[in-house]
Amino acid sequence: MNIFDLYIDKIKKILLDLSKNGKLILPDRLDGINAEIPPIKFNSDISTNVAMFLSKINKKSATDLAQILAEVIKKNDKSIDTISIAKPGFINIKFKPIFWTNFIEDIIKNSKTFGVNKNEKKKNYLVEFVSANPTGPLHVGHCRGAILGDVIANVLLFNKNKVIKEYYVNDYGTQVINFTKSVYFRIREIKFKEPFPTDNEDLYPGDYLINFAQNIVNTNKKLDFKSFENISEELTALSIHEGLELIKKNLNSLDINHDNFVSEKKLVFNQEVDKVIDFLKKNKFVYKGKIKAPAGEDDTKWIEREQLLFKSTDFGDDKDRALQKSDGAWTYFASDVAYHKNKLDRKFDCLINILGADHAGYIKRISSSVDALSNSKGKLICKVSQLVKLIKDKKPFKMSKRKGNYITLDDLINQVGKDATRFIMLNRSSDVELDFDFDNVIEKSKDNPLYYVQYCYARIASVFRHLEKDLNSDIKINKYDFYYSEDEINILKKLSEWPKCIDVCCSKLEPHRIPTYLYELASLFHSYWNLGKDNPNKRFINEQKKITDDKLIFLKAISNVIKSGMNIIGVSTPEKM
RNA sequence: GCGCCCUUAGCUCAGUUGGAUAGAGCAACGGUUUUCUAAACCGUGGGUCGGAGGUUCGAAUCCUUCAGGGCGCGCCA
Repeated sequence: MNIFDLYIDKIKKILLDLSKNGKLILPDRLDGINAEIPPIKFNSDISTNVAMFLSKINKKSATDLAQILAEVIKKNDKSIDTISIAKPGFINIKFKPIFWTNFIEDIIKNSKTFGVNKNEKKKNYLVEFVSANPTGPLHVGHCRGAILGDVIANVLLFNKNKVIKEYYVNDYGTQVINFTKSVYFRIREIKFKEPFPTDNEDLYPGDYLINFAQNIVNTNKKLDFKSFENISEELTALSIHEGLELIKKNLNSLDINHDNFVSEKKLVFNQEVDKVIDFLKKNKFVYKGKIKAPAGEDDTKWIEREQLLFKSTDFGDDKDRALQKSDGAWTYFASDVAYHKNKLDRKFDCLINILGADHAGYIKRISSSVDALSNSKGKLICKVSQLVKLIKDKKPFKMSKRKGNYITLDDLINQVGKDATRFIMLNRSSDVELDFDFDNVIEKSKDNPLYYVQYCYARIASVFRHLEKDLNSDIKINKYDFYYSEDEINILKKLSEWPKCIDVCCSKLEPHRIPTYLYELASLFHSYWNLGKDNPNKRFINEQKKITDDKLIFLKAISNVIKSGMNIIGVSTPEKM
């Protein structure tokens, strides 16, 4: 039950009636009418801007109009206690306590679906995220985008959409050749005691390649490792397999599991790239031309040449983009266009790509191609996750791949744990750079919002434990004839905002609103809990070691929402801390 | 030079398709524990929402412009 939608609908119905009787003029669209919880000082439960929204077209002052509308609204609704007008024209509604009793009954009886928007049309989504090169372990930089993508998918799933989580494997191109060569040199190191070359900057120096090499040597006894050329194809496949398995293991430690892995190499070998280029050619989105040296670089070394270009400038990009390299191989962009054609062919309603900040410049290009392939339907949404600034010993920690001093995802999980990593990475809008203070996150202190929320759940679990009741099973109550106090209604009001939180998360693809919401809910709960210190009536367990049904239900409702939210963001809710 | 993101309290940030006197946490100061978990709570101080214009009943939110910070601008992926 979404009480805001409920009241907006009620109000709209009233407006339509009034307009039929000629008492009110309505604009074409009523989208601007909203309902929300007013600031606490107004001492009411729900407020609407409807009078301000309609005042101009009706040539009446907003307060006068509010007065008229307020009377009609109240007359139609038995659950309203008082209704008042506030400048500059808000209508504030205060419910009778029975409204909140009905509310809690509804959310307890429908606990599995509380928060789900039942009026909205459900869609079929593809979320592509991580897609890191399978040439080594994931590091902290990948982590934020990985969690963002996972949770966007989760929240869409929670809201009853269909979602596929997908990983695009870049197993084609020069990087892959360099990677395979690096593995080969590590194999020679093992088999022929030759030192790994240190003077070649194209090679991957990481120690993890020693493991890859050892695994390949151990499981492929029949391979002849003397010559690279003879086994390069096989070795590439084996190396990529090693890389991808390591990444899957990394993701698994974050509780991230993709539904589908798509190989770039396969797209190329199945001629999907050729086909998509033909399609673009037919539709005149491709031509042979020259591109200029990139800005800000020494252009004396730049050799202009005639090459196949995609007209991304038609769609607002700064320049047209190369599809084919001088050796005839496809560029990364070309196969990515084919990949996106492949996505479009699978008939999703919406494609979502999660990208790191360093790839933001790529968005225009790839969305241009999707527009070209789908007649500009704007099906692709790209979300960028901004940089994570690592802080160690109160100083920014600079990672450098070449120096080998980068923090892997494994290090992170081992030190910080999955829950803290997920919660902290999600706690901020993805548009904003994130400070990730190692020492702070490790510390199990009150500074850490994760524990603050978990603690709320643990306190509720503790009450249930004392009463020898099971927090995880449903509670059946015969009569909901409770009367909640203002403190309790305050928390119920917060619970009533949960469906709104989910709606906004889904429509704006901004999952950081969930940790923010849970923190606010936990805060209200902790305040309420502490009231019990001075006032025994505010304690959940009474002197006879019993709990009243209203309090039991109250706790259950809060714990349901906390658990539901924590499930979406993939963070555990321990019952004891 | 161009593109994207950011600029809100000393610090880190929330702020719902434009709404009411702009909110949290940290830091500072003072208080709360014989009672359901003090990983908690209560109180005090702290603001030109980067600057300037504009749009309107109303702007932190939308538009224009300027300044500052970050990321990117390839026949790498």
